Formats: sequence, structure tokens, C-alpha cells
Amino acid sequence: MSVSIKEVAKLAGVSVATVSNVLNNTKNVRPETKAKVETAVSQLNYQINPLARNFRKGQSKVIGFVVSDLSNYFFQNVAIGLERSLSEYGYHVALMDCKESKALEIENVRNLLASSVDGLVIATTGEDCCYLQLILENHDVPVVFVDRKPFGFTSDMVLSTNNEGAYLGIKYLISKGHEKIGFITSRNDSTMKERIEGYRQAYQEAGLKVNENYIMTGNNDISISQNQLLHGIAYTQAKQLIEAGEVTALFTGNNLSSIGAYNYLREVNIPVPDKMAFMTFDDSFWLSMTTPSISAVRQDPDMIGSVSGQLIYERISNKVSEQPNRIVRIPTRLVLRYSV
Amino acid sequence: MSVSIKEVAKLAGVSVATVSNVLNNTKNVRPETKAKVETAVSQLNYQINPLARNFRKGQSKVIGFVVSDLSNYFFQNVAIGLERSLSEYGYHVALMDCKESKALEIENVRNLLASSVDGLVIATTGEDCCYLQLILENHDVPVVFVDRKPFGFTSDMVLSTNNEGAYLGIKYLISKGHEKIGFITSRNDSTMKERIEGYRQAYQEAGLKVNENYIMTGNNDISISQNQLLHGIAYTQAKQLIEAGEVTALFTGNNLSSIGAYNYLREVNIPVPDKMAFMTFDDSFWLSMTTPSISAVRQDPDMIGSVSGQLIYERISNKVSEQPNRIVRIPTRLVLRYSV
DNA sequence: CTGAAAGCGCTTACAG
DNA sequence: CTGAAAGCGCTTACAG
Repeated sequence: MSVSIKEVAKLAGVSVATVSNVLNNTKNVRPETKAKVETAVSQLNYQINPLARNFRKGQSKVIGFVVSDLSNYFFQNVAIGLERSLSEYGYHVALMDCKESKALEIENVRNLLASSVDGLVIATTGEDCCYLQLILENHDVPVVFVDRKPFGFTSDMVLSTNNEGAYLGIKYLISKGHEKIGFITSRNDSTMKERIEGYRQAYQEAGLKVNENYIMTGNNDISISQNQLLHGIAYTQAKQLIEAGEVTALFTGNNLSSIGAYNYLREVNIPVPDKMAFMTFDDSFWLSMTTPSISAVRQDPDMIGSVSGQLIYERISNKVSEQPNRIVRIPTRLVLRYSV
Repeated sequence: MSVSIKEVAKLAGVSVATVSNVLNNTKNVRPETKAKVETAVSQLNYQINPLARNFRKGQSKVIGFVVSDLSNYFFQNVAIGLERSLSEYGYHVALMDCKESKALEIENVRNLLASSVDGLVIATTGEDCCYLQLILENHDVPVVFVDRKPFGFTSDMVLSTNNEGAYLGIKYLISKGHEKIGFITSRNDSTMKERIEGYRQAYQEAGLKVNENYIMTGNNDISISQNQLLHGIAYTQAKQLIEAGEVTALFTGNNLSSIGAYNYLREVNIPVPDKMAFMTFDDSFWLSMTTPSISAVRQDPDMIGSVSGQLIYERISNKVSEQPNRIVRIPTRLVLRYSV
């Protein structure tokens, strides 16, 4: 039904090799010949068959994005940025949700490789990524990690300036007179450790001593999804901290924990910011709809996604094959609203 | 580098045709022969090359999802449901954002077809979809529309029970004593018309007369994206209605308009629900984070997505090729919180 | 600068 | 039940 390169060649009176060469700009072709081909192409309304080309070139033009939890808006926005940047290079993105399950993550990676993806972007569920070494050994597929730093596997990474972001937020809280700031993280991974480091730095710079009891780290084994978070671990952590009656401000480590913690404040009717200041890492749309609206350290998930696309494309097209692994940090910034 | 069907055939001592047949279960093969092939497959750790198979079969195993506005959480959730259901059949989804631009929509459809998608799911920007007739005439690609009904093109559709949902919401408001309910829609498309119909039905059933001034329909030409909506058209419409001083309740037609309208209420400090009841079509996460939390008519975007996947898969696999176009309605339900 | 030809790895009539 | 062979539509050494 659809016209092939042969028919173009015939109509143009040249060989298929020549048609291919003008189509792909892969060899010098005499202008007259080129013109003949081009008119034939437009006369027949020829479109290259990407299935044949992909097969021939051994590429699929799809990048797999393996996401720890797709119900998290943060990753949805990463996906959007990734999609946009890769589509510029003619790539599609295959999204795979892991629902915070390592087993699903491994299965997803396996399936993607079996379906011949050209590259992998991974927001890993747990940090241990040794399994990748094994699975990838027969595949020449570049990998970029986003948001969380893996161990057991080295590759390019795109991360937020976690340390600096938390530092900025805590510093601001301190500047507002808060000396006892609760830090709530529902997880305890490399990312959270960096953010806690920012907390410590701000304290140190202000000459304050950190009370370790105010840092509530979570458990990585707990599966959390944004939809069931109103009374999750962050809720409990906020409750504990506030019932202890010491902290005057709460800083939550990501959007997931902000939901649980803020929901607690709301339920027990603690006036923000009068009785309790509140700030979170990760900006979300809903933070500007609450009363008062909530200040946040904003990440740029869209940028994280698009930069990841960039990096993986460079690897695929071998522009940087010899370069060592890169870590790109995407800036964060303070968005002040009325909760502090 | 990777092992091919030939090598499997050689090791098993059979022809490639036979290997193919046991792999695909496409012909009866003697059990002994089958066993030989299977041991060879596992010995060589053979995996079929999907690029070759797709090329041969003329399919890409990807479905394009053309989305009017991917910054809208509603569509993100549709995408997630679609992804999940299609992945069960070995399909990937190629997401394409149109940013509410018809021109981009057309370009996206074109690009997807050029990259050989096997099917198209479309949440159209504008309702006029005549362009599809033309573009699709050389392609045997099934289409499913979601959320909005197109004209100028007929295909399967998956929509919410818009009429019934709005009816439920308005009926509840009326039951609470409201007789002057403002209906704010930022758009004026088939979907909104259905929701307005539900509004009228509830009024009629209650023996109330509809005041047309309370129905503020929007303009389809205005591009709106969730991120810039705090002071958009719904904000203005809410302002107008409330300054006129008649309505005692506000019902917004979708999540986008709820943002603008609620933000107005918030800015001018109108107590909800005491001075003004509030309810919206489209549930969103943030509706449970406001004070008071906001009641909504909940759609099920995830289900809309997964059902769309179902329908398009049936069309692709020709299970229903002779059937006329289907319209599937996904139920909505009332989620009561504290804004009414 | 151009073309004839091999070949990528499958599937699928067709013959036996 | 099994196999030999054609062919899907490209790209790419290779020869001239």
C-alpha cells in the first residue's frame, strides 16, 4: 500500500543507493541527481519506512524511563521534560512505573531491553543497582540515573542541588528566628542524606547545634505512593515532633512527606505560621492553594528530565563515548509564600 | 553480538521456520522437535529481535497518545492508565503534548504516523477533527478519542459520565438549600455542554428555574495550562459572579477552572462554605489539602486511559473490526468534603 | 559521483 | 509435521 524506496528510484531513474544517500545526506550527490530524487519523492509522497530503517540500523528510537513511582508528580514532570527533549532527536519514551518495587524495576528493565530500547533513564526505587551490571552486560545501552544516586552501578546522573537547596531553606527559617527545626524525611536515601547535610550546614553556619532528635529519617523499605499519603509516615513523624513540644518549625524532605506532615498540622488545627512555621523540599501545585500558602525549595523536574534526555542522546550518538561518567546538578531555589 | 534464529535452528538441528513456529506457536510442531528447539533457545539464551519482527510484520508496537495539555494532571493520569493497560499487550505509548495548540496536534499526529504507530489515542485540543480524515486515509491506524468528543471524525470514544456527574453535584448543592448556583467553565466544548446539561436537569428536577446569567461559559480559543491558571478566566468569572452578589454556591466545570475560581475566593477571603459553597468537577489531590477541603465530582482518568488501551488493542488485533464505533462512559462519583 | 548487490533477522506462503 | 526459499525496505561496503 505504501510506496517504497524502489519505486522512488525507478521514477527518478537512479539506484536505490542513491535515493538512500540523498535522503540521509550520507554521500555527496550531484545536484541534478539530487533534484531528480527529490521530485520523485514529493511526487510519490514518499515517506521512509522507519520500521525498516530501525531494523537495518539496529536501533529502536525509544528510550525507556523506569520510574520508581509514577503517581508522584515530581516524576511525572521529569517524564514530560524527558519526552520533550528526546522528541527533538526523534526518540520516543517508554514509561515504566515500578510502584516503589525493586522487583518490578528489574522486570521493567528486562522488558525494555528485550524490546530493544536504545537507552535507559532510571529513577531507581532502591539505591542498590548491582543487578544492572548483570542485565546490561550483553547490551550496549547507555544509562542515566535521575533523582537518586545508585550504588553498584556507575553511569551519568542528573540530580538536584539537594544540599544547597535544603541549606537555603533552613537558613531562611533560621533567619526568621527558628532554632528548633524539625526535619522530616519519609525515606533515608542518598538524596535525603544530602538534604540533611544542607540542614547541618545551615545550623553550623548560624552557630547552632543540631539536635539529632529533630531529624526524623524514614525507612526506605516502606512503599509510599502519593495517593495514600495523608496519614503516612510523615504524618506520624510530624505528630511525634509536635507533641514533643519543642520545635517551632517543620521542614519536610520532599513532596510526599510534606503531604503527611501538613495534613497533620491541618487536622490538629495548628496555626501556620504563627505557632508552627512550615516549609518543604519540592514545590507542588497544591502548595499555593492552601491557607496559608506554603513556602518550598523548588526543584526543576522538567529540567532534570530534559537534561537526562540530552545526556542519553549524547551517549547514544557516541559524542561522548570516551568521557567518564558525568553528574549534572540541576539548581533549586527558594519559593517564599506565607507559611514561614 | 546477539544470537539469531539461525543459530538456534542450527543448534537444534531444525529449520528456522520451525524455530519461528515454536516461538510463536503458529503451527503444530511435534513435541520432540519443540523440545529440541526449546533447549537450544535456552542454551543460547536466545531472545527474539523485536526490530526484525516488527519490521517483518509491519507493526511498531507503539501507540501514540496525543494530549491537548500534558500539564493537566487529569491527562497525566489518563496517560498512566493507558500505559499500564497497553503494556500488558506488549505495546508502548508515545506521549505527545499539544499545549492546547491545534497546529501542534496536527503536527504530532503527522509525526506519529510517520514513525509508524499502530494506533492513536487523542485528547483533542479543539473539537474540529476533520484534518484526521485526510491524514489517516493512507494509514490503517485505529483511533480512540478520550475526554472530548470530536466532530468531523468518527471513532471509538471514552468519556466520563459528564451529564450524570454534574447532575449529582448540583443536586447535592440544591439539597443543601442552594438555589442560586454559579457554574463556571473555562471552556465551552461538548464536554462542558454535557456538564451544563446535568446542571439543568438537577434544577429542573428540583422545580427551579435556571438563571442563564449564572452559567459562565468560557472560550475554547484561550490556551490555558494548569501552571498559569491562578488568575485565568475562571478567576475572572468567579469574581464577576460573586461581585454581582447573588449566587450562594459555585460549581466549577473542571480542575483547571476550579483553580482560578478557588483562588479568587481565597484572595478575597470569602469563607467557604459559610458565605459561599464550593464544588468542582474533577477531583484533584490538592482539594483535600485546602481548608476547608473541597468536594468534587470525581472522574476516573486512570480508568479512562486503561479502557482506551483496551479499545485500541481490540481494534488493532481486529477483534472488533466490523463493529461500529463505540462510546464508553466511565462513571463519575461525588466525593464530599467540607466545602459545601 | 553512482550502482549492483549483499544482508540485517525475522515470517510466511508453498511444497513435500 | 518440516524445510527451502522468498521477501519485507532499508543501508552500506564495494567496485567502477
